Amino acid sequence: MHVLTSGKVAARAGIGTEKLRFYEREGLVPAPPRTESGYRLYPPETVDRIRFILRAKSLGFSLSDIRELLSLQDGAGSKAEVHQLTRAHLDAVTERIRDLQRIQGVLQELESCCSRRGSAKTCPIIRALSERDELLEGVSA
Amino acid sequence: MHVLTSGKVAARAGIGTEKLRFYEREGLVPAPPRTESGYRLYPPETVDRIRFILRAKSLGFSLSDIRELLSLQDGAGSKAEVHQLTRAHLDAVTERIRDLQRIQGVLQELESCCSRRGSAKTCPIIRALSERDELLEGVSA
DNA sequence: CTTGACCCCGTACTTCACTACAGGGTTTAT
DNA sequence: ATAAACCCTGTAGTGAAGTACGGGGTCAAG
Repeated sequence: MHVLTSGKVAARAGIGTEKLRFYEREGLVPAPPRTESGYRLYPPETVDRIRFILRAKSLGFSLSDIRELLSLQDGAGSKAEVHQLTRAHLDAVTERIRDLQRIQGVLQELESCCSRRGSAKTCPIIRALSERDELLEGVSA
Repeated sequence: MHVLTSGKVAARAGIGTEKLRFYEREGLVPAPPRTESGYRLYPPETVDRIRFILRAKSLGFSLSDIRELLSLQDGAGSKAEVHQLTRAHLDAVTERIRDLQRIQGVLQELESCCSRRGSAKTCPIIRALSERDELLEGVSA
């Protein structure tokens, strides 16, 4: 009784069966044994594994990061490796925040500039986009 | 002499010809007249138009946002519409920053937790991902 | 014994913004 | 005259993370 069909596993983890199959194809969830007729029969821990995946995803780890994280969880690696992966991701997130803040700053400036209703012929936002070359710098967006 | 072939336009705008053709297909750059033999002959303003696109892109506007912005620039709309588009984008950016900061906070916590080298059997990061349900909340990442 | 709920498979489509061909024609420079 | 450098077209592939679909097999209840 302690094996679950794909539908049960998916329901308990809060995903759909297609996604479950997708994670199997991607090597995130190991392929379970099958019945004679080909039905997958999962051990209940599978649900926890999926929850792990979802939690890591909510922290913005990519599926390939997660694949690594999982293989480390499976005992294949050191804590240092996990730490390193987290660190790298943290750095990426931090950088992304900085980029977005720069963008935010420009947009705020443009917006307030536009609110101060001057009698300009052209909208100041359009004008800035037409002229302000410094807007062109950086940002891997 | 004041018409430019696609290669010239692309070079002056700092993009490749494939990208230029792509922008034409996407309706961001108007289809220019052609020579007998089918070569595109662009008016020089096209270069400015592409620069406009690149600047807007560097602020994180999507191509479809930019299509709108351009049609407003082309005189089709009011300043209010530009303002509204900018405002919406600013809100989206701000929200994205908040999400990333939440993620950043959790990652920092996990990281420092891992640095404080305790004698845990499992890495605290892996443990958190295995257990901490609150990590599952929100974030459209 | 049949209906309905469940499961299987593989393939293809989605979004976004390109990028890369393949297979030609044209123009320019030597 | 010929080769290099340029231009044209259309289609297909990239990556990320799925979603959708078509067509079929299976299992439990009534």
